Amino acid sequence: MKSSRDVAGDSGASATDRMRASALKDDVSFLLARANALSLSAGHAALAPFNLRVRSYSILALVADDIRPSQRDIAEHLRLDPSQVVSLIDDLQTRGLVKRDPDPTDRRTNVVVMTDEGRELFRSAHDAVRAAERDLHSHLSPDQRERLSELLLLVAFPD
Amino acid sequence: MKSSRDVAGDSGASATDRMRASALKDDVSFLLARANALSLSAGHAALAPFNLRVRSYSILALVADDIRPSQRDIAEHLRLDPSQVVSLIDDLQTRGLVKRDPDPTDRRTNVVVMTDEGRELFRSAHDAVRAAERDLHSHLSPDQRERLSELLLLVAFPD
DNA sequence: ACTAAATCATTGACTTGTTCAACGATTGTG
DNA sequence: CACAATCGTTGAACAAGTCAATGATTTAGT
Repeated sequence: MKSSRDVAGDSGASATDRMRASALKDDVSFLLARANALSLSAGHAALAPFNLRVRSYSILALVADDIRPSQRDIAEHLRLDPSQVVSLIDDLQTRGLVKRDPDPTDRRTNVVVMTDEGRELFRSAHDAVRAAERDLHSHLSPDQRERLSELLLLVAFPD
Repeated sequence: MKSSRDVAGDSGASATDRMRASALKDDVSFLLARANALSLSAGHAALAPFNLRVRSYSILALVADDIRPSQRDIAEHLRLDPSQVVSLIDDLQTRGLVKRDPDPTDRRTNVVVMTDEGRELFRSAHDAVRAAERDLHSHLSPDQRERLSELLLLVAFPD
């Protein structure tokens, strides 16, 4: 069992091979979940020095584009519940990384804006995340990676 | 609220378009997370009539292959904490869908085995999940879908 | 042969993430 | 103008994930 274990990390022992060959192999949902889990782990590790979680980082990334997203926009794009967005933005705002501005065209709405401090932190965090991602996908060719992005875009935004 | 969500799902308003063009567009992590979230939602909806969640279903899928996975095997393959596996298998076992057999080669180890009842439920659930997934990816060509699986396999199982 | 380290399943506390309901203020629609 | 829809918010409940520790068993090293 132990040898099965060690080998599992290296070359794939019989148990892992058997499971890799399992019905789940063709299961996009399973593969997505697993790939996502790996990505999340790497992301969280990369963001830890900035005291950020992936969710907060994603919001920063959206806000950094200066498209002045409403909270609602953010919720939809990131597929977060509006109440999650409130909580996450509260945190970021408390840290001085973003601020809420009233939307001049609709008094129900806030737009979320990056602060200078937020922009600076995001730049560093962005570099770290990108490096982690490059590392995670180092075994993919540039063509494979590009192809993957294209296909994932289709899946992530069905329309 | 619902109509707004529906619209976002259908045509993509200007805000969604702007965000679609955002820096996150090329962010594999973001795309993975979003695709995974959609997949999870569809999966959970499909499994609701069976009173299953995706995690439990994944375990059933592994066990259904008759490869007699240990709990440890399951934990690694599905990237679950061993304590999660305990809890999930407890639930499935309580429902009579799986059982734990002692592994004859190692007294520390249980192997997880499908019951007849479990096999029957899995078959139905599997059909439902597949149908949901087909629906979710209906806009992908067969070639795209196959390509996606191949690439995800590379990402999900780096080695 | 013996001992210490490693492994498995387990328990349980804690943290993080998600969902849902309800609310007041504001906007859109008929 | 009245009502339905929308936005952000609060907060409770649920789901999922993490971590530490334990006892039993196996493995590795001497």
